[in-house]
Amino acid sequence: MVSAEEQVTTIHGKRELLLRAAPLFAGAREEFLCAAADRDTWSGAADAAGAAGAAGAAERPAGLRVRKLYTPSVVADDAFAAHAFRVAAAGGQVRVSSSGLPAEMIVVDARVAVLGGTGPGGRPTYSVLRAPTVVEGLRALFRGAWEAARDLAEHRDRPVPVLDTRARAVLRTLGRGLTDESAARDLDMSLRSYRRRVAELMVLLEADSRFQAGTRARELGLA
Amino acid sequence: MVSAEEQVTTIHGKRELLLRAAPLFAGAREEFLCAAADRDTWSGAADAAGAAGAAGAAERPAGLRVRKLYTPSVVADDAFAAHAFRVAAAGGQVRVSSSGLPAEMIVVDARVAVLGGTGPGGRPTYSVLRAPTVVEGLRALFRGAWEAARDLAEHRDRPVPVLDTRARAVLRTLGRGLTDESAARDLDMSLRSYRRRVAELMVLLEADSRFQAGTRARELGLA
DNA sequence: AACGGGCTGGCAGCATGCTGCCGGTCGTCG
DNA sequence: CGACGACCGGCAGCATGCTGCCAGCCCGTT
Repeated sequence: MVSAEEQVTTIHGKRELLLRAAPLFAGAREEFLCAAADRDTWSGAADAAGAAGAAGAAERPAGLRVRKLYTPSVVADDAFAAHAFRVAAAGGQVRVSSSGLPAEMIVVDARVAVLGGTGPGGRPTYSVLRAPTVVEGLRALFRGAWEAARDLAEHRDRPVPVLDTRARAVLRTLGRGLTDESAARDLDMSLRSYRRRVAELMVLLEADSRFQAGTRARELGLA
Repeated sequence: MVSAEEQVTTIHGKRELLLRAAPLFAGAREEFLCAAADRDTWSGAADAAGAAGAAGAAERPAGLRVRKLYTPSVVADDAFAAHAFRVAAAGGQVRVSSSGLPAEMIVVDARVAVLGGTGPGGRPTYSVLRAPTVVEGLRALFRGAWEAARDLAEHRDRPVPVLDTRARAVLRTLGRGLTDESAARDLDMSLRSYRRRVAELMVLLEADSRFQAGTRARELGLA
């Protein structure tokens, strides 16, 4: 019934992170998870250490599953996108999530986790966590975010379309399950125009059927 | 450049959690976040401490935002559902997430976080985390899961339908944007039967149009 | 005024989706 | 065996969705 005390290592600055945590990353055997929402916190080399870089490819265990999750703003950065595509080319999976990622998170082999963020003074700060409970919890959260995210290639090829007010209105009526006739009346436009709008919408969503348009709309958070 | 060491408190068993962590929960001022995927780990009273229980209503600060996130299996439990609805009635927000939650997680006022899980020997184990970086990261992940989750009331009124193998196959063809004719050929069934399946699916999804069926399917994680 | 571009809405015709009805098959049970 | 129920598939007819064509309107330019 007596609680145990355990150390958490807090690290300030990227240089120190590399010194202290690189061995952790290099030792990845089965799984290397990484999520990042903040370009400035991004641990660069540490991140690369887990993936197969141009140099480290030979050392990368065959069965290692690499999964990286970034926010749209992060992948919008050119240098970053290059890194992401390198990871993907090396067999890692890269996805883009539109919601709720920590500034920086790394989980290695379900044993060690690193959470990073901007500390006081704008200095990158990282915490190394080893408690199984914590690591498992972070893995579960990662899994949830991962499943809701889109593949990087898809994100690049099909950026989320920008919809004007009317398109959104049409989307809403579609989502309400109205017939075209009711919907057109509801939006006070002719049936022909309404259907024109729907057709335009489906082009934007790259959907071949209304069902698919529905899933896409929801998928892109436009519902 | 020298790393700081900080304590993480690891707690075994629910009794001890209550002793050590109850003050943290009771001190919630602005925000009380809770996510749980595991009924057995659930900290019961500790959870309740943050919400306005029948007893604690008076002590609850007015501006406190309470958000609870559970998995479907957790809310399926009657006793648990009762708790959840009590929280909701007291002004807390309760949502149900179908994917990726930690066994137990609590974040109070963006200052303290508790991550719980089943430790060795099946014993509930909790870690209390205070590093700002860690707490912020957990909040961000919580936010992501929260946004993708459904409101408890909606979840109760419209439980996620169970789909057999064939229904899933139909769903897939719909998601691919095929015409009914191609889809039926693809699934090696007659047009009539395919449409029958689609109609059944739409009843299950409570959708009035195929578009709506698409959004629902995606919303429920069935796409 | 004359012109062109962008947007709208009617119409027509076709494609697709929806469903009631019926007959057929199969397996089960009495 | 016969009756029953569950499932399937064809057919027909209607409802809905899709789109090309054209005419009209507004607006800004020439």
